[in-house]
Amino acid sequence: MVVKIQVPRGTQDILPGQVEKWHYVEGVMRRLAAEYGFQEIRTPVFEHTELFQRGVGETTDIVEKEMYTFEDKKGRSLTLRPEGTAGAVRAFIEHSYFAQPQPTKFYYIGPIFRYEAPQAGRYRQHHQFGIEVFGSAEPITDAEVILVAVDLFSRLGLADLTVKLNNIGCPKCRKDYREALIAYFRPQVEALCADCRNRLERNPLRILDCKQESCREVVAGAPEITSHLCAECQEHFSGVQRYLEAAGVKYEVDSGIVRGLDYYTRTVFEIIYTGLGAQSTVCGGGRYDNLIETVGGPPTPGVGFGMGIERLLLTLEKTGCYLPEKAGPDLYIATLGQAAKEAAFAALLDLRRAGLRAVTDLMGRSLKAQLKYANKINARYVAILGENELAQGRVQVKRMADGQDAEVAWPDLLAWLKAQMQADSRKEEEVQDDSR
RNA sequence: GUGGGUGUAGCUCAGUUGGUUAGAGCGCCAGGUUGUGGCCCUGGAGGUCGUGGGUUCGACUCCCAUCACUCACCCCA
Repeated sequence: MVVKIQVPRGTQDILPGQVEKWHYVEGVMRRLAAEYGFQEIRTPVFEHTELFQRGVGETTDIVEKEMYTFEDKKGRSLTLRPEGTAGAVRAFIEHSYFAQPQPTKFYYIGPIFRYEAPQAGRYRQHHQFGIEVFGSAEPITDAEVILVAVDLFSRLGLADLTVKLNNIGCPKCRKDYREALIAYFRPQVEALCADCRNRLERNPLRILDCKQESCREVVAGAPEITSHLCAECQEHFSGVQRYLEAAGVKYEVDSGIVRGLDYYTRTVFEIIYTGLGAQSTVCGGGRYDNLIETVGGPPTPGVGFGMGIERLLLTLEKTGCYLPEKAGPDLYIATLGQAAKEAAFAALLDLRRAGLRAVTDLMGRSLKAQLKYANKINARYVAILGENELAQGRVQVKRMADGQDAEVAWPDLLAWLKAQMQADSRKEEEVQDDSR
């Protein structure tokens, strides 16, 4: 060991014990997405930098200071994706999905990169589960997208999340509103923090979700977007709300929800859990009716969300929701003597092909040490194969949970174990039923 | 980018007003006689005390710098 190399700042290894939890939530996500008619798309983790500049917006924090941008050997500017929508949109256009029956419903699961100062619930590489619906401008689509997130949370056993909903208008009404905001804030510039003074001309909408006490007071009296929406946006907004109510989704209208990406139009929403430290947003998304055109496709509306998997897992852990533990093997074969070792080695082949998770000693340990090891790795059953057993064509099998022993004919081991394990899991179910 | 906190064995942490061979618990490895886990007992491996410099007869301990981790601001998933 010369110089200890650690993971890059803000990244982490997902180790055994943790990775099972990832598999579990990813499994729920994939099943759910399929049930809602979404198909998986896998796009590159890096794209041409220009895609994000055009898509996400030049003035956003993400593009201004958070992108991992580099040049490849031919001098092309590439960027590790700082969000998931742009790549999906690019693929939609590149493969002419717009010429297919609409809507197009994609989902993705993968890493996202942002150069930020890491802290609780925030990383430089994190993972998102995201969905996108292209082609539909109907309010029912916005509601369905939100419903996917809400349904996912409820399937994972999560109850105390809050859906915050807002409508930031289309370019037409947003222009009006922008002017109204500037007109409102300009006389009170002195009361705003330095950041917000900056935002005033560039992006006054952002002042609305400033956390500074002084700014919040000023914001309290600011005109609300809702009163500046055009008739179409208003209708759309109430439509979304009607569908959400029809599906029994609880939500709060919050005019402070603005979102940090420029491409949003009309519907924006966040799903938050207060309990993650400073980071409360687990899922955020909205409608982006001009994005596809901006990136070079035909005018096509879209809605989607991104959900942070790390934050989701943190939330599940904090709220005590079910998460799988590291599982040990079904069977450990402890052997005594070379002949037994060889017999076990060969037998494992069949056991594994039958779907059993089965292992044996690779360390040359004594029988006792093998048993200790089997116990430590949480093996469900241990089969003991020594010279005596080999000679008699039998094997001793021990259930580790209670130490119960059985003698089984060596060729019957697989069948016997399968039957036992089935009986075990039936018992577990009964226990669960009783506790209900 | 800015501020606060923390860096001692694989992990969680002790380490007295600076004093000699830096400790514990857990974990790991091996044993506790003939072939049987969890409990108990014994032994062992494992640390340039984050790194570099300074003060001092002497630094894990004090000072400076640096790096890393962490929390927060900003922003977001």
